[in-house]
Amino acid sequence: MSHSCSEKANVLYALQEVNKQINQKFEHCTGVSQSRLDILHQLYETGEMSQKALQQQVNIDNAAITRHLKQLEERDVVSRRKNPDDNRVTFVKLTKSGHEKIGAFRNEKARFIDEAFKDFSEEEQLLLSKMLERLKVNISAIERERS
Amino acid sequence: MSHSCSEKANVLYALQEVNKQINQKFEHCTGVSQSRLDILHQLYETGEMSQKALQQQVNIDNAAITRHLKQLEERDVVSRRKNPDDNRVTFVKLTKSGHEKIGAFRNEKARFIDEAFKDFSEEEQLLLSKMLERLKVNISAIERERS
DNA sequence: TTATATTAGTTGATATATCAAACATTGATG
DNA sequence: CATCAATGTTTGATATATCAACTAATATAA
Repeated sequence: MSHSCSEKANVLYALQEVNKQINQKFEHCTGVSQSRLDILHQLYETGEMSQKALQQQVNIDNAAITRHLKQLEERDVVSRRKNPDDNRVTFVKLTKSGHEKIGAFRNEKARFIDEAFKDFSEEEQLLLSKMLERLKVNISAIERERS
Repeated sequence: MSHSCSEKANVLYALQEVNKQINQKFEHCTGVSQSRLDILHQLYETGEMSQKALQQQVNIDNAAITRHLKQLEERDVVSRRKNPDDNRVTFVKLTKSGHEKIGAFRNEKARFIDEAFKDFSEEEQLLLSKMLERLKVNISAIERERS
């Protein structure tokens, strides 16, 4: 955004910009929002799981999960049932037809990702990954100090 | 999120996670949303400018800008006036009191950023910056292909 | 075993981002 | 000059994230 800021600020800004770009463009290509795709992706990987576990993995609000799943259930993409051993928890999984549909999105996302990183070597990917991890750790620390 | 995906996918996921973390934590600390802060930051840097220019810099929707500014005007943080030479465009700037308030946020953000990058050398910052730029370019190319 | 606390999920209120449609103003063209 | 296109802003409809309050079920503890 600004050109008169510190180098660091610009890096952070670039990070946010790339992220926004990813969300916008991928969503535009597939018609599915990132968070919804994350939900579906997680269910695809894990199979049946509790809403709670799903929410923690995907890291969005409880309420948001409930509403996503409600819609996805209406469209027969996921199915839900109570855990017979603990009626507080509800298990979620992809339906058969949901599973098929998601496969297509996953392929599309894989292509998207390949394109995004097409000129990155293995080492570079690793490097980026490690830097992001460090950022994450540093930022977590900030929150702890102030909370 | 998932552990069975490609390395690249995980990097992308990490990027999104860091970004979300930044937004959540910074917003939590200051009580101001990122996009609103971006708007204010831009006005702080640039002084008076048209809504259009502001919108392009900050990269959020026209409608969103209008609504943000409406609120900020009500709270006497910004002031608006028509461009006398072209009544389609409205100029925006920080009010005096707005300018003072924003200064505090900017300091807070600067501290936040310093913490986030505290163990990054100059070279590392540059490296990260360049990688993000490459990602950005690659992703832009994807959209062009499909649109 | 009854009262209390915890946990999982839902719902309502609110905030904000997006798109599309509308509007006003200006510019360009016949 | 009259029309039509382009530009900047606004508004309405919709989507989705968040928080807080609530319900239901379970676990804990007096």
